[in-house]
Amino acid sequence: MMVGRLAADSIERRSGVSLWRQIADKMLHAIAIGDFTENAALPPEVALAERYGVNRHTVRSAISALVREGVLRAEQGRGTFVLSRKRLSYPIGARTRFSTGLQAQTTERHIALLASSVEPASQRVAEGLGLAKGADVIRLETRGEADGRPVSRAAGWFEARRFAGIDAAMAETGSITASLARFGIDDYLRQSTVLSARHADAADLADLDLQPGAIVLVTVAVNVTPDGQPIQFSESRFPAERVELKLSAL
Amino acid sequence: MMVGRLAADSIERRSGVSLWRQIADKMLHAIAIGDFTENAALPPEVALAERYGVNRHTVRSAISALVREGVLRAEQGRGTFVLSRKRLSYPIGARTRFSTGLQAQTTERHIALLASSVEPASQRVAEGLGLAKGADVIRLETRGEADGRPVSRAAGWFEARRFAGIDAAMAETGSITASLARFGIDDYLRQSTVLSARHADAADLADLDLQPGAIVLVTVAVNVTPDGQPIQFSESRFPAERVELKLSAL
DNA sequence: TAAATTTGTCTATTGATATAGACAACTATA
DNA sequence: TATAGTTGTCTATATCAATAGACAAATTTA
Repeated sequence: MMVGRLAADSIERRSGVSLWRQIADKMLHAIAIGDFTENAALPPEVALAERYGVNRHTVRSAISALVREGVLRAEQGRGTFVLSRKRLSYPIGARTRFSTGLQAQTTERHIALLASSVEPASQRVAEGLGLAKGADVIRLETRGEADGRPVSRAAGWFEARRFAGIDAAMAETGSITASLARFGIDDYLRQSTVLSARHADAADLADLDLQPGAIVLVTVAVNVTPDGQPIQFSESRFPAERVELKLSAL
Repeated sequence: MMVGRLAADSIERRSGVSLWRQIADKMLHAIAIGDFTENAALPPEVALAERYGVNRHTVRSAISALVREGVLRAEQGRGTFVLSRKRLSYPIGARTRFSTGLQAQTTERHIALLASSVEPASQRVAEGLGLAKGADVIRLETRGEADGRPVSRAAGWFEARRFAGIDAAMAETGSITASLARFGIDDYLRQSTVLSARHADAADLADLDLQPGAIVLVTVAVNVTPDGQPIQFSESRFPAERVELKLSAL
């Protein structure tokens, strides 16, 4: 009994997702798993068209999207080359920290504070933090960058009374961990993580510098002190084409 | 400072993903998070068209896709109604088991064995199982179903010598855990899980009964005996519109 | 230098996607 | 029984997506 799963360079027509977008997805995946070696030339357009069973011009649409995105570089007469590295592997575990998690894979990373506000807690934020619905919470909007590329976009909520001024601390230190330390939190643990995926919306596209049609991984998490007190509720989006999540011991 | 993240019912044009597909995605998400209550009528088509900033006919395309998919039911003169429940929450932790994980949320679930074969181990399978590349492994292709709907599609690889006959055991018991028990494995642990997301390919569409353009969550995992011996390497796909992954203590 | 290979550009045609408007069919309600 | 509100169907038009073919432009190789 044989199931031809790996032969499935298959493409869906009249699906609501254009062929060039599907092919761009497949090429991103092939690059991510090391099928198309970094710095090496891709197969020529006619070969790719053959491989995916589409017209050469359709392949060209996919390639030009990836060129716009900075993944490929096409050179007339020579070929088309892979620029970007494999996907980053973002670890999620008991002590999930942005910077330490990517240390081994990147040379530079930081968190930029995009915006902050005080707002009444929504239902899910209140539940996550163990507060009454409508209680004041501080929201921090952040973007994680590694080697100059955005790898995450997150919103974090903190109880306003307890963490007044965390926005300034965040702006100054560029680190959630360092900011929490100023409030006497030396350690914190990941209590829960719920994971989903969806198409990137307009906000994601702008924040994460994605091409329309991209997919984002979404995590909704609660961080607690070692004695179980909730301190942070967060929703993070990761571009699926650049990041995979590696689950380690919680 | 205010960031209008939740107001983002935004839509991307000329993205390679058609508007009706994007709107269908958003409606699925709204249903999943309980925005459109179960059994209640959706807003009328003209209101939805207004809300998403598109023509009524475009909304109709999205709705008819979800009707084909069994998520909505449209009744002329009355309205359009939500049929399906919220997303299942599939727990992933140290002892990830299909059936027990969904027990609380479903009334019936089982694993169907679709196919099995003996094949030489690929690079990644060999690495995961600690075997030499090319060593014989048994591959089991399975589909997990809950309350009559497919919720996962997995390929599992086992060392052929050690687990000869596991395909028959699987066909008979309908359970990985029970099958492994026949080989003296009373307990096993999840060693590693790597998570990504992509558009469903043709195989996923058929196996999981999805509409083209759907998104799948992909996990690549290794299960080991309590003393750390690898016994199973697996790749699973979950339809993102029906399943979310809940990470618990590993 | 000549030939082969590869990407870039152009024209043309077909089908899918999206918008627009009008009206029919059906349901609930005043 | 009207009337208002809702989904269903039809026509028309414009744009995007995909295929097809031809040839130009640049690079590598014989």
